[in-house]
This record gives sequence, C-alpha cells and structure tokens, in this order.
Amino acid sequence: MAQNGTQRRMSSDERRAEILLAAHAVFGARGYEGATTDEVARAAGVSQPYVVRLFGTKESLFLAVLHDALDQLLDGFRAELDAPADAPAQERMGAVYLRLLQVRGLHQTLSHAFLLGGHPVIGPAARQGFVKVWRFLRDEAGFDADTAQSFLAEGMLINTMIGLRLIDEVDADDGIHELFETCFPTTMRAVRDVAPRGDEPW
Amino acid sequence: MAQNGTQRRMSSDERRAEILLAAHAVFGARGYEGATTDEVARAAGVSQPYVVRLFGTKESLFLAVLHDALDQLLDGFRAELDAPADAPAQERMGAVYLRLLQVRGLHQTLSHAFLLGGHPVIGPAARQGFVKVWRFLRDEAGFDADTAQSFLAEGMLINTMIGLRLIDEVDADDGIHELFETCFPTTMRAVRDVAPRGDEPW
DNA sequence: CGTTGATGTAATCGAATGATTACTTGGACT
DNA sequence: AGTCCAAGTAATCATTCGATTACATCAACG
Repeated sequence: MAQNGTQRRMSSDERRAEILLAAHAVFGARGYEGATTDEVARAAGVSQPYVVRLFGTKESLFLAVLHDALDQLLDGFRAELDAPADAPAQERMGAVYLRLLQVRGLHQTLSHAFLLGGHPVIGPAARQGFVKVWRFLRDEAGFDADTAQSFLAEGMLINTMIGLRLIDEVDADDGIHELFETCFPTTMRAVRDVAPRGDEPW
Repeated sequence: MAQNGTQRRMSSDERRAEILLAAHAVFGARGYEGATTDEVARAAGVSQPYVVRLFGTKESLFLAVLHDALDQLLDGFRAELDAPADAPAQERMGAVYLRLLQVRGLHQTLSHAFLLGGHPVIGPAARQGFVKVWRFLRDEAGFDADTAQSFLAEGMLINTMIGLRLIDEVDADDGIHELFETCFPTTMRAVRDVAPRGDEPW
C-alpha cells in the first residue's frame, strides 16, 4: 500500500482510489467496526482527517468499498463471459473469483458486509449486492438454481478459509491440507501464493 | 433474554449461562468489535460491570461464546450420530445444524470468528475450532473429502443468508425465494420461523 | 440476630476513535 | 511574481466503551 515512489500530489480521484485499495485490506482484516479510519489512512499513506474528508464518514467509506468489491466481481465475471469459452462456465467464473484474491481483503470485506444484515445502512446495501450476484449467475451466466447455489456456497467457504488464515496451517495439519486439495484441486499453488498470511497484519 | 419471572438471585454459574446466551445474539448481530459489553449486559438483564467481572474481559467473553458454539455444534452432531440412523448422514447432520438456528446468533458468531483469523487471540481459537469440525466430519461422521467440503460450504452459505437477513426479502424478491427453495428444499418453513428478522435488533 | 461471603450495582476513569476546525503547501495560470 | 484553489495536515474535541473501584444487598449459618 502507501505511496509509490512519486512524491508529487495526486488528484483527489487518484487519492480516493488508493484509499479504497487500502480500505479493502483494512476492513477485510478487521471488519467494519474493528477497522479505524486512522489505520486506513496510514495504510494509504495519508492523514486520518483526509480520509474522512474524501469519503465523508467511515460508514460511507465502507459502502464505497462494498460497491467497489461488487463492481470488480461482476465486471470480472462479465468480462470472462464475453471472452471465448474454453471451459465450463462454472470453472471460468471460479477462476475469476480466485483471481480477485489479489485484491487484498476484497473477499473478506464482502463476507463482513454480508454478516451485517441488521445494520440500518450497510444491511440493505449488502442484501442488494448479494441479490445482484445471484441474479447475475442465474440470468446472465445461465446457471441453474442448484449450480448457482453450489457456486455461492463454495465462494463463501473460500472466503471463510481466507479470513481464517487457514493457509498458515496447511503444512502443519493434514486435515487442512486435505481440505485445501479438495477445495482448490488445480489452483492450490496459485491460491497459496496470493492469500494473506497470518504474519502480516492484513 | 433478560430475566425470567423469578426475582431471586442466581448462582454465578447460572448467570454466566444467561449472559452467554445473550452474548451469542449480540456478538452474532454486531460482530466482535461492534458488540459492546453494555449491550450484552442489558440483553442479559444485568449491569455492564458484572459482565466484565464474570468473564474477565470482552475478549475472553467472546472466546467463551465461540467455544460454547462449537461445543453445541459438535455435541449436537455426536448425539445425532449415536441415534438410530433414519436418513443419510449428511441430511441428519444438516438437520442438526438447522435446529441450532434456535440459538440466536450462534451461526453468525461462528462466521464472525472465522473472519478474524488475523486476530492474535481469536484467530488461533477460530482456526482450531474450524479444524475440529473438519476432523469430526471426516473421522467421526465418515464423510469423504468432497462430501465434507460441500457440507461445510453449504453451512457457510446458510450463515451468510442468515446474517444478511435475507429472509426479509424472500417474499419480495423472486430470486431470493428461489435461492431459499434451493437451499432449504424441505425445511423452508422451519427456517423461516426461526431465523432472525430484520425488524429485531438481533 | 449478627456476621460473612457471594451477588450485584452506581459512579467514574482513561484510552481510543470519528469528526471538525483552522491552518499550510504546492502548482497552475495569468 | 503574484493569485488562488485544491491537496493535505496538525491540533483538538466529544463520545463511546472497557475496565476499575467502592459500595450495596441478599441469604446462609452459628
């Protein structure tokens, strides 16, 4: 995170984009309530008041992160749908989902948002986002209901395994190793390279 | 939650049990950081300092809730395993899982814990709990790896749908209705009766 | 009945945190 | 070279929250 080499000032839109990226990581690791605007600010290399100024409130920053995550997800899915089909749709969408692990914290932020259904502002936004994903799978990707359900379920399991930092255990525990091989039969190596480790704060 | 009719004093163990029950609901709805010891106290009908006294710290209260959730889950699974088999194991364990929805917040608290893998204290406890569930499914319930993975995945999807308060949308949105029917083909009514609604704080 | 230990609370403290205010700095454009 | 606005920060405020302390109250027992 933080500054690239250039010391020069950025446009507020560039800065917003950097803060958004940092916020994915911080909200993903700590959750909405657990994250602080100061952590986000330091991860983005700016001061805490500036984060507040560019996004208004912590709540609207979280909403921005949530929308960004959903946009990246659905845009990625759609781009893959438009590309020439070289494999079953479910595998292709799954690959897109795993590729997004490179955006640190994105999956965990989604999971955090999905657990806040009782929140007066975040709850409705999260529900709406989830429904949009379901609709995409059914209406655009052409999944039948059972396939869409399994796809979502596996996605939630992946989010859980990432959020748990289970990767740290993969070499120490045979059961976990087996779980990973079951869940990521072909992509194990790629996932290991990109998933967050326990020895980094996020 | 809160007091039953009796005004009489309780033993500290009885009180601890009541507070634990309330804490499931509060931590489930708000997450570890979002929940306050005062909310837990009011939900349990005691004062905030007393919650702290009976559990030491908020962190150890959360750990107690986490362990309680895992105990209830694994004890329920084992009791069902010991009962005469009247259906495939996967269905029977799934029924146990859904029955636990009656413990308000239990599933969501588990999901919250599973997202805190980076936390120095909660992280290791959550990982250990998750591994115990996996080992149970494989070693005691006799699930093969693929079945265990699907079972866990569907569980995580259920947690998500509960945490999202998706039930509120089930009559308003055809996609959600369809998702529920796919996920809970036979148990839809029971789930609807027991899942938390958006109009209650938890 | 009075002592004693456990149950329980009111009051309050200190640290953390989101937000606000007032200020500084840099660069684009005459 | 001077003006002016956008980018950015330091200082600080008000609130919230977990924890501590000191105090109150109930009931068991001699």
